[in-house]
Amino acid sequence: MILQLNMSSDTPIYMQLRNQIVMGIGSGELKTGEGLPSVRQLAVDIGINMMTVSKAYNILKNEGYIEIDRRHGAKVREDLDSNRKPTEKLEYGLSLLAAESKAKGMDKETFLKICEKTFNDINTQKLKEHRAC
Amino acid sequence: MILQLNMSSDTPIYMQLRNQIVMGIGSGELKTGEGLPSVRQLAVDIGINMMTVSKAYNILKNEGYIEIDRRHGAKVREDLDSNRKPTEKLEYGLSLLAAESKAKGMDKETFLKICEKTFNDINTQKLKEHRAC
DNA sequence: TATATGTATTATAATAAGTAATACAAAGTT
DNA sequence: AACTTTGTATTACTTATTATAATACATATA
Repeated sequence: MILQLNMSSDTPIYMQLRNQIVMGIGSGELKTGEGLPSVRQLAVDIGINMMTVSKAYNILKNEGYIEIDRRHGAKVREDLDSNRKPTEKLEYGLSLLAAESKAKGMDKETFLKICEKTFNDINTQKLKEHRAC
Repeated sequence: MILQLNMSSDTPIYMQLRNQIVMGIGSGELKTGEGLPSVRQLAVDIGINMMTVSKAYNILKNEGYIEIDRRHGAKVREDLDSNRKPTEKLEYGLSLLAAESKAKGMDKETFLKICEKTFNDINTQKLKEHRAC
């Protein structure tokens, strides 16, 4: 999986990493059970500090996306796709996006069409320049 | 319109203000053309600094939600609902939420159902405790 | 034993964020 | 003219965040 970081972005590196990995999982590019590079390897590959990678991995672990084994490194959780409950984050994030869209006069059909199109085409590169949270 | 701030939240006050006003517009509680309190009045009412309110108002202005007139204060833009183009923010925010949902095994129907329900029921109080961006 | 994994610790530097106090400029009101 | 109200600009101060670096540690594998 190709990771592209923007060092000039106002999104922190660890968050760019986190986002791109989430997108990779969502798009299917990263399969459940698939291993991620070691923190040292990834840090060297993209020219950043080991602890920055570790920070991204730990966020992903706490969010339930990956599991980390001291012996074998990090991998995408095997049971990841069995967790279908809508998260608070989804509800709250959607509330704000829906309010913004509605405020600007978008009708429901258009909004839902965009939601569907977005869900169908998860694009790993779409978040490069943008802040997630 | 009732504004409720959480001073313990990790969401800055100006962003809580901005979010709640957007929700107010989206829910219809604030109509187009309706005036907002002056920065001083609102600051006194909720016990915060004038510049914090000003910061929120300026974000809303830059995002196209309100217009600010030095003489008459801030009001919701008259032509707000004529702007139907999906914003970049919507596309990028949705991409991430969709990726997160898909990664955790949510199917499209469920995702879209939540999207629709959220769009139908914009709830001003839903974002109190959460970070927007 | 050597190597690989993630983690913990401590330090440092730079930047950004958040809030506040005060003064200013512009326009309306009396 | 004087006063009030509007948003804005400036400055200051404190705190939090971000990223890096250098080590050291614990654990398991080859």
